[in-house]
Amino acid sequence: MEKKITISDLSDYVGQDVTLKGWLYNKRSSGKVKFLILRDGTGYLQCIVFKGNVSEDVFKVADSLTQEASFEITGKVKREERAVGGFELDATDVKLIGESHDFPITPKEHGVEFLIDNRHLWLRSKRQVSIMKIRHRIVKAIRDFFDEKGFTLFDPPIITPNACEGTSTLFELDYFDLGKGYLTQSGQLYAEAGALALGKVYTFGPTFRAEKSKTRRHLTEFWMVEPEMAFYDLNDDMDLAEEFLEYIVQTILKEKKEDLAILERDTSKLEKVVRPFPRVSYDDAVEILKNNGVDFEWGNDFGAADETIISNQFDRPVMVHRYPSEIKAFYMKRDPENPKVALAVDVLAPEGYGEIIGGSQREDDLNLLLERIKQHDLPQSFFEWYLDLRRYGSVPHSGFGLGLERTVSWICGLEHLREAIPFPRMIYRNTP
RNA sequence: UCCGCGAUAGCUCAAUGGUAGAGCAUUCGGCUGUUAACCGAAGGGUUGUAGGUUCGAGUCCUACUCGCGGAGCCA
Repeated sequence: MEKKITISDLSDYVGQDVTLKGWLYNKRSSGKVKFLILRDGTGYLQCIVFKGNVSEDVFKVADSLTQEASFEITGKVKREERAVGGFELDATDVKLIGESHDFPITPKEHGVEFLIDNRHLWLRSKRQVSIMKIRHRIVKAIRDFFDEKGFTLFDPPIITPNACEGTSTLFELDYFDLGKGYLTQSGQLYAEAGALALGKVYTFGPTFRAEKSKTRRHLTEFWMVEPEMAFYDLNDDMDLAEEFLEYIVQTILKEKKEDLAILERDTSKLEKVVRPFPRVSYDDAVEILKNNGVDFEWGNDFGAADETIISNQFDRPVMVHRYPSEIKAFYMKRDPENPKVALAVDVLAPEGYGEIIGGSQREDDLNLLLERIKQHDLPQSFFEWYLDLRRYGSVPHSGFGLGLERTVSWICGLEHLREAIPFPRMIYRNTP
């Protein structure tokens, strides 16, 4: 295979002749000199084509290149302070690879609707490339974190026979002669089986919600990572969650400076994301709301505006724990010291980004769990395997789920979740 | 499901009820250091759909369609 040189490699090739391949990001022309901005996914490079330095034909090719045309360019690499990225290519040859006529996304501003219609092309823009790179690095940080702590990646099924938590609306499908199947809304119940087999596991995959949520904080298909640990109580769970978030944020701050700069992210807010995070009980949170003039009744769940008020009291993520058990899922363990509340925790991100983590200690007592399933009107037959986990060597265990796109959105400072995933799926959009 | 906002050139937007315009993109011309380059010119429209008011509707009224934001639900 021929050696492939990319823009990110150029510091090794100063003074040498190289051939690069990519797409035309932009072009400026001043009579006998043309400035071609090449992008190749690793960076941006200004290429100079002087009329006197190349043949008539090569100059014509350079002249004919249009936005997003793909081409090959050869020339000498030099350091150049005036150019973006600090390098410049003095071209001697240009070859067209693929034409591009009337590229829809011009260098001026566009509306969100138009951009999302052209998502497949929008992804080529500088901003979207940076978001995708940060998303990738966050995913890697997540995996590194758990892998280094002795967790085993444990893949749950995506097609499930029932609603995991019995609350959300799910996508339904016909499953041969077995009746209805559903796309999973959480791998958690399966992760519990994994934790009792392997000790510490995490699931990482797509999740589906058929809720008709029309907000910037919702997608119908999103990625979630869910660790589940045997012999962890709620406090252990919260300790892990804050160490986890600190690791992700600090890793991105350290390794993705350039991309955060392209996104114009105010990193001073992210630098404060270090342990310990404030921990407030639901009762404390209700007090905060009342002190801020909110007419809030104990027992209700917090709305988006309530969450923002609570998180604005702090400069880092806040962990709200011990919610009324009535508003939480059936599998969450009740607090032995106050059975009205569940051993649950939500982590609210700063700057109004809302809930990024939801977790709990799980109910490990067979009889209490059976009772809870009846109370929630869930079909016990579907949960027999799950109840077996309490019949054969039940142990205290806990876990949580982190929404990947909400995390990407928060760290990148995005306005809308749809930019945090390559091809967003929303209630009124399933294309491109 | 409920509440609010919107739809005009390929894109982003203007246009007191009185000849539908600008910037970008495209095409042509000019410029040997440009940084969303600049300068000059050209092409480009059934103003979301249907109806109504009016001498006259992009503009006012009604219905519908589509989209956006928020609530609820949640990560």
